[in-house]
Amino acid sequence: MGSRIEQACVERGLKMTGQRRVIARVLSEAADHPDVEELYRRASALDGRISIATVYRTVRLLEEKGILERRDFGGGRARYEPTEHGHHHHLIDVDTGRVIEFEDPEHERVLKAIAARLGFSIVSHRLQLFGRKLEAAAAPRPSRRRSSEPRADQPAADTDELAR
Amino acid sequence: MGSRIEQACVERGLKMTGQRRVIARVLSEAADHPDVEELYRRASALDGRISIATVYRTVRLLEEKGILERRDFGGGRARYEPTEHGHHHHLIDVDTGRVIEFEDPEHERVLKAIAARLGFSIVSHRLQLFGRKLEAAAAPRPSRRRSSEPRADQPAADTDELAR
DNA sequence: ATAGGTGCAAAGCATTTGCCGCGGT
DNA sequence: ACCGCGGCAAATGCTTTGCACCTAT
Repeated sequence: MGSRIEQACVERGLKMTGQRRVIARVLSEAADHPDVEELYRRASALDGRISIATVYRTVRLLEEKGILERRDFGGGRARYEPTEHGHHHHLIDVDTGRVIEFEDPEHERVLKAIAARLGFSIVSHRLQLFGRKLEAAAAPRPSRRRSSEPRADQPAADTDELAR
Repeated sequence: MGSRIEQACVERGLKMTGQRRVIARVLSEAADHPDVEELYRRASALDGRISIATVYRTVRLLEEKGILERRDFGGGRARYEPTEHGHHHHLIDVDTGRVIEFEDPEHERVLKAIAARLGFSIVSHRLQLFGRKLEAAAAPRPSRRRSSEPRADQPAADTDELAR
């Protein structure tokens, strides 16, 4: 049977081609937040007959269908993760690029209150913490510059980590 | 005498050329979060002998000097605002692209606690709310696609608004 | 059969940079 | 005079697209 993401595709009536099935599988098995190039690398390893253009197209399609969510952690490349995963946010280790997920219901409440005070209802929101591990000397990493706020270093493509 | 930003430049020993003075002035007078093209437009109106490359270089330099802060509200272009402005965040109206600033000390406390719980200290953070005005029909606006999360529409370059 | 998907290479955008003449200090 | 700056155009890096062929349904 197909991967979790593949099923979501079928449910939405998407035509399931070979490459889509592979990409869907890669996404289903990803526990991190890969960027397009990384997805392409993993998919190619499984099939080889996939072009990066297709990955871009697929990833965009799935995002429009609400199956994927696009993230921007700075570094000028979009990264993706499957939807679901109840609301959570990201803490990016500025020294290693590692991404840690977390959630906090109280926090959500505060946000809703803030928005209400300004006369708005929240459609969505994004919260990213850029932090440094406590009491740990930092070995800085190279940087290329581009995009985003804290001008933090590039996130390493797959050093993500879950901390639900 | 020079604009507020120009003084900050002098304090940091930057060579003050004609174009820098103009850009500094434009920035000092901006109450919104203009992107580079918009800055270029405003600066050109004042002087004409300024190239967009210079705006890019200047804006980057000022950011490195801590005089400016780069923002990414989605839409694939960086936007800038002068530093200072005690810590604040942004609420982007998804229907109009308008940006409203706000701050909330309690919120900051919650964040610090979250980070500590994960064993991190916060280097910086970003919080953006994408919301819709309460009880107001929405007239959606055109979109070009690219970058960032909520895939909200492009922020109009200057419909920002303050709400300290 | 046929609407839609895919590969490839070219196009697009925002942003950066090499080169070289010019202008602050 | 000297070193940094600005203009211009070419180069980048990520992402999208036009076109011709291919394939699920």
